[in-house]
Amino acid sequence: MTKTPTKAATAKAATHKPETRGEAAAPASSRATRAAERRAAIVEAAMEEFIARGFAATRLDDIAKRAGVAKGTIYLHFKDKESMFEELVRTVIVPVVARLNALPPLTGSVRDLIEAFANNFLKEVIGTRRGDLVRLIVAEGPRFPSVADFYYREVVSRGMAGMRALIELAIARGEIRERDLARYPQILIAPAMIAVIWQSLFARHAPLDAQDMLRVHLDLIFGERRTT
Amino acid sequence: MTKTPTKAATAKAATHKPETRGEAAAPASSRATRAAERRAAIVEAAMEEFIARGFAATRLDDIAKRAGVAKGTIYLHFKDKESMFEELVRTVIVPVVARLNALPPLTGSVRDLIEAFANNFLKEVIGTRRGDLVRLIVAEGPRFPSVADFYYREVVSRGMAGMRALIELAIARGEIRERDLARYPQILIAPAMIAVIWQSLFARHAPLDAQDMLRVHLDLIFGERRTT
Amino acid sequence: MTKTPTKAATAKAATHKPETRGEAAAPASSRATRAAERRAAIVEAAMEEFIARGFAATRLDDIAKRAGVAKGTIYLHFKDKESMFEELVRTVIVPVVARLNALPPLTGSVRDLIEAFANNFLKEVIGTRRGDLVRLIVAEGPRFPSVADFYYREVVSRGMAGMRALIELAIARGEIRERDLARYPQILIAPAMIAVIWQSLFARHAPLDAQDMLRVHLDLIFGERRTT
Amino acid sequence: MTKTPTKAATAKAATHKPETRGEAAAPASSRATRAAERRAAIVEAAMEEFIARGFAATRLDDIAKRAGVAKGTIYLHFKDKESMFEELVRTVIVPVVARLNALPPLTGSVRDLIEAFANNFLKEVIGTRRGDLVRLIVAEGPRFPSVADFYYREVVSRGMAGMRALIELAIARGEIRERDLARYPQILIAPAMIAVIWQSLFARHAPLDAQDMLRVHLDLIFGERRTT
DNA sequence: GATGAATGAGGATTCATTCAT
DNA sequence: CATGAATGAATCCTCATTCAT
Repeated sequence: MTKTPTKAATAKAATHKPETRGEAAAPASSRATRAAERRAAIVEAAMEEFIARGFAATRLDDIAKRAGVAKGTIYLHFKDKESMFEELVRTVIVPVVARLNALPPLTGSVRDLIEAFANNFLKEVIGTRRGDLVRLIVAEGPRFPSVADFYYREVVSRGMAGMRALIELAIARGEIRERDLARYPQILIAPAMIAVIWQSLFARHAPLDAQDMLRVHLDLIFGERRTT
Repeated sequence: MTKTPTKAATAKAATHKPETRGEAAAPASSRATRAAERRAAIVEAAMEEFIARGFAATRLDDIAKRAGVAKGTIYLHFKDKESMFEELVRTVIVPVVARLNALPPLTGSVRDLIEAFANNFLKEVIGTRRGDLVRLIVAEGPRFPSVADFYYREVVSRGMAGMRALIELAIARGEIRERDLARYPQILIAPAMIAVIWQSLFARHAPLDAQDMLRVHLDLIFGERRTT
Repeated sequence: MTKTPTKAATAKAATHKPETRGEAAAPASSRATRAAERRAAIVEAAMEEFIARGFAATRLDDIAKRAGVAKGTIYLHFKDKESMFEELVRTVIVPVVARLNALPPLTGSVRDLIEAFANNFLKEVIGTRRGDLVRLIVAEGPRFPSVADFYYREVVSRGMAGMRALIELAIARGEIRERDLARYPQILIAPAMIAVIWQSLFARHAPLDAQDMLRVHLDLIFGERRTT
Repeated sequence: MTKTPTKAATAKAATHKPETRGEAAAPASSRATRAAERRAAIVEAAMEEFIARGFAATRLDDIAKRAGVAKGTIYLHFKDKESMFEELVRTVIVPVVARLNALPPLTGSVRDLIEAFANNFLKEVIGTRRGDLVRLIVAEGPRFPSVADFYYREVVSRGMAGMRALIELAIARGEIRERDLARYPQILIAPAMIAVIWQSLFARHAPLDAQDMLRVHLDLIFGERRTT
């Protein structure tokens, strides 16, 4: 009982805060840094909870507990539950976008590039927390147009544009025969998306070898690879 | 829809009981019939609401209002909100299953059959309430394992088995070259699923010509069709 | 579904009802009789439920089920739940009152008479449904002044008056020495009441030999009996 | 009672924390203290309501209103209505138990001691809120076995044991002749219990001079007192 | 008279949000 | 800045009562 034993006493003299060690030693962990850490912890915790329960069924209490902060603290970082959700998606999506933009060099064949991309997707998205986020967006999209908008604008449309460019290049180079494919990059991506959804819904009924499936799909598009 | 449409009309003439189908086409509406109608109205209304808001955010009150019944009436048909959701999915899915089982004749080529199937899917699922239901299942699946189970068992596994059989037949007949495709019927279905999701999330940003996309996809799998 | 298979068909021809055996044989069971039976069944069922759960927690649904009638039927006999409770107590109490009035002959000693009375109370009240009713009245009395009033008027005051008369007689005859006892017949009755309450609350923790206790109490009041 | 009585007063002067008892008698009111006060207010209010209406008919809303807190606050102190009731009885009973344990010295005669006890009971229980609690336990006991258990264990069995010891002592000293009384301390207590119940049910029909009744009862057991 | 489906007011409980400390 | 006690609107569910059959 009787928490808050400080406050009054530290009010003025409290230039130093907990972690403070000596004078200059570890000036790090400034107030701003600690705030950022807290925010990160909240985002992380919120992700977990929203993915596990969906937006409406998630309790701020649980997020706070998981993040190790008090409920009120959340409101220092986010206006309310709704905008927390929206900002959350943004925050988590941004790095993904960054990576998309950082197109790899593109030296060998288009297929090699796409295969590399697929492998990366396999490791980083399918069956991971990030994959669950995709499912979450599918789930909550209709109730959060701004989220769907953002996701479309930042991820989908860019990804599609990139894919389309690659497909066109592959067609030009003769790697892909089906010329109409360029109009529907979705076809190229579809199995990957299905894999994402499959893993969160049906994995336990029927495990899916996503890597092999994606390989087959690429074979279908690029023609079977002559095994080296 | 169709609330108490009779009553006044049957008041006197209805000396005969239930199934009465005499005279015109009007009466019918025995107590049992009315109950069934009510249940149907509730199911219908619940569908709309759950699709629009998700499970947790849907208010029983709104379902009742939309169905034109009192709140309490819902509890005459369903134990609680949760089992209503579960039964609802079952109820709506069953007819779909029935249709899946009613395999079409299969006379011409496999491609023709699949194309017919795709066209049907296009009309009946993509962009319709039924399509939204699929998205709903994707959204709520993790929180309703029984729903995901049911859906997997009744729809996914059966659909996959059927597709696999068709693919194998097509391979045997030489319609499809990629032999590994039989291991992943998901690849065949993926674009259709993507179309379903696309329509509810991104249609307004970028309309998708699902029919054309599916055609391209089939061309990819079966080889381009020599336009008659 | 569709119960009520009779009604219309029996409407006129139904002079005979279930129990009806032969023509004149048992003309009884007229409509009025059946109604009375139903009412009795409801009263009986209500007693059980009210005793087990108290007034507020008892569901009319359960009473109806236990009585084997439809919920609506209850309203043909009672205005509402509240007055059902009140009438119920009256109905059940009346026979008790009748018996109280039917004072036994009074031949031998007053002690013999009271002992006989105690034994009767032991058999008919303590540890029985009737005893539970007493507890029920204690429980609901404050919320049902009319019930408490009725009980006081019909049972308590009469019982007290009767006891007082007996005590005075016993004092006059020299059976009881403590003259002031006539002012507090409650003292004479108290252990019996305690036994009633004890049986429904603590019997399972510590069984009480009510008969022996009452004997000891009478010994206390009348002096120990010279064992014959 | 006593809602936030401080606050304004302590605002500035309260550089020192909690238990502050300086200056006048006012401040104190730390957060923990305030919580305790609130809990006490809820317990107090709940007592009143439960006694007045019984468990099932009592509305949490009314308790909150009477306690001067919001509905939700109750749930910060109690898990639900049921455990509130159970804890409530415990909370209120405990001090009583404490007093029972604090046996008085026992100098003079046993009768004097019991008389003192009776007078205390008269003042503290009969016709008071505490007496009503006894009636409440009788009323709700069957539906709250844990409450009946607790009450039996903490109050009844202890009280009975104490009474039995006194009775045996009185018998040994020759103050009481009826040796069997030791087997049924209930007889000694019965009139007091009856008085408790009488006051809440019939007081307004026929007021009872409980003190006088208890005196007569003790005369019956110990023999008439030779008025000094 | 009987029935039981339908009603909707009422009440327990939850949880996002606020704010004094 | 951080905290978490307090709030009360919102929501699920129950159940006494009605009434068409």
